[in-house]
Amino acid sequence: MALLESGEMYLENILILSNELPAVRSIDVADRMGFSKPSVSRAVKILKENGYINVDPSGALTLTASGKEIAERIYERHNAISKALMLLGVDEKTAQDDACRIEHYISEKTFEAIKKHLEQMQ
Amino acid sequence: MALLESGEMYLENILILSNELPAVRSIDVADRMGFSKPSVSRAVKILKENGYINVDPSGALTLTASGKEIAERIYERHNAISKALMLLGVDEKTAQDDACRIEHYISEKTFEAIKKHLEQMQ
DNA sequence: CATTATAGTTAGCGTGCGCTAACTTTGCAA
DNA sequence: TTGCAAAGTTAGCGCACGCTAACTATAATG
Repeated sequence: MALLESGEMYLENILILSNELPAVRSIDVADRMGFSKPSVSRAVKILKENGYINVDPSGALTLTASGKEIAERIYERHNAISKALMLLGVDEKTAQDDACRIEHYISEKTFEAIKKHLEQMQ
Repeated sequence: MALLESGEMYLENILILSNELPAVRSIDVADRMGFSKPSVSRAVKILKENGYINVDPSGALTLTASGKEIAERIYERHNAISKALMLLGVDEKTAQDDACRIEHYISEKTFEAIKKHLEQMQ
């Protein structure tokens, strides 16, 4: 299963929430992403079926190795893109918003180029 | 009607084709974009209904003022993004491919920042 | 003039992914 | 222990947007 934008977003948000909360439940994801419970319920089911997350009996969501890999990949891209945009003079809010969308569409090569550039800058 | 990525892509490709061909027909769009005739037929109908293009009796597609505005906006973004990526060391093919996707998702502010940066570079 | 190729349309399918309405399940508190 | 709030699920809608199959209309050609 090649994850689409929406799947990547769910994984990324689960990763972020897992750094903020003792346990991440579907409702936490729904609140953070502004989606309805049923939307999250279905996404969770699909992510679980495809081995990206585990759901324990209490409803806590945890990323599997492959889910974590994707979540971190996207999160890393998000940070790199938003930093790069801010270096260009874009305000933080806009940089964050744009990064949220762009993060799903850049190639590995472009990501590496941005990362290299950021390293050179500092 | 806020045009989605697909609508923007159609307009952009009609603009590009209009610089290459004496008249742009649906079939030309289908060939260029790699889509089926029915897909283009429906898109053309929607773009026409929403006032982005005109279709003359012979089937030639022309951009209206608002359609041209969007097409040029996207095309300009495409060029700016691909140039910026190439400046970062990304190869042309990859830069083009990534720009094709990213062009739909950047804000005006980010675009302005990229443009300004490109101007400073040369 | 009849045939065939080309362009375009109509009908309808499939998938992704948001939504609401309405249900079930569960845990806590009166 | 009854009962309510919170969490989650099921059923089903709607839209975007790709597709194929099959049709029509038009233009070119033997």
